[in-house]
Amino acid sequence: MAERSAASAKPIRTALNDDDGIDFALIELFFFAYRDFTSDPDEMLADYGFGRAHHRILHFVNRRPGLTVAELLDVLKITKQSLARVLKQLIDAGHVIQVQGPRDRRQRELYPTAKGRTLALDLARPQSRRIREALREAAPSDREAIERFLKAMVNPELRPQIDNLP
Amino acid sequence: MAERSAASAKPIRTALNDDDGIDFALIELFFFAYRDFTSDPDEMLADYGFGRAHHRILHFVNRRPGLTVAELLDVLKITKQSLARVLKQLIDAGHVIQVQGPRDRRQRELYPTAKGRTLALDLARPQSRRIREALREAAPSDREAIERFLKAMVNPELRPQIDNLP
DNA sequence: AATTTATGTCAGTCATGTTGACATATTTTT
DNA sequence: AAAAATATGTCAACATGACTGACATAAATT
Repeated sequence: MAERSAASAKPIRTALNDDDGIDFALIELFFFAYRDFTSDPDEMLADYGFGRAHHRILHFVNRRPGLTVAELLDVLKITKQSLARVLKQLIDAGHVIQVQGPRDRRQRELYPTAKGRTLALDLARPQSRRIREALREAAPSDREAIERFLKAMVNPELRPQIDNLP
Repeated sequence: MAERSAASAKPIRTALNDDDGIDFALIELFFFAYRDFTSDPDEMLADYGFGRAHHRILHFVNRRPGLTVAELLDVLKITKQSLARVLKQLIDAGHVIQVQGPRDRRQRELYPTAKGRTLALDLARPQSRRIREALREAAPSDREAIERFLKAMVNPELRPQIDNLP
């Protein structure tokens, strides 16, 4: 008999499970947890006409005021054209301002305004609350284990980036 | 003096940090960890002309073979129009096939083909390896704490969905 | 003076999501 | 049997946030 066409290939009726040597439990938990983790700020941002991209910029500008465009690109791992549009909207809306670099005048240092600081805090609050509640019955050692795990999930060469934050 | 225009508002030079009552450490760890967690399959998918959306469908079809379109929509929380395009590509490429529901003939049960099963496993392997390595020095109790934490991060009403998986 | 660097900008494309409207087949209800 | 509800599919238009490639400008470095 000739090879079956793709369309008529037989359906596989058995489910993939952890016996296949893959940690599906944690893969799925990570997916669902992250989805809901981002859902609170996503809803708030919609009221401003902003998206997740604005949130990320606003977050890091607040966490590292004065960082340059190049540094921000490095943290976010996106292209400058991609950053430009979203950053411009944040500047026009008065959440972020650019200041010419004092040493190197080609650089543009990015700072939050009072308005941008407030929004960043508003967006972070529900995420922090979700984390706090998720840790409510956890021991301090549990929190440490979770931090170690999350950090170990990051590519080794990018871990210095994390340590650069306050 | 009149109120400043948005463009000339003063830059805030102090960094947001954990003293502000927000758990920035875990917020950022979660962001970076998830970004890198998805990067391995993202690169592989590019070779097929597929994206993250294809991955999610393929994953759940392999984890719950025979699930219906409606069930898949419920898991993914996207619209049917959004699902349709991506699902069609997976069907045309021979990774997924539809079978008319035996009880209710309006339903379309979704199954992976051998090809789809292989791809799902290939995509899951680097993610599982990353998790395994991140847990290498963790105690079994640490893993339990991490699982509890991730599950607690999911909206309570959606947790049954997780328990539905093998 | 020439080159490199940091940033900005224009133009086009792609992937993935959205809403709204409508079509079809099948099942359930009346 | 007829009507209503349900599961799915499909068409069209649109938004967001990524991408590539090309080019412009100002400032710093060589």
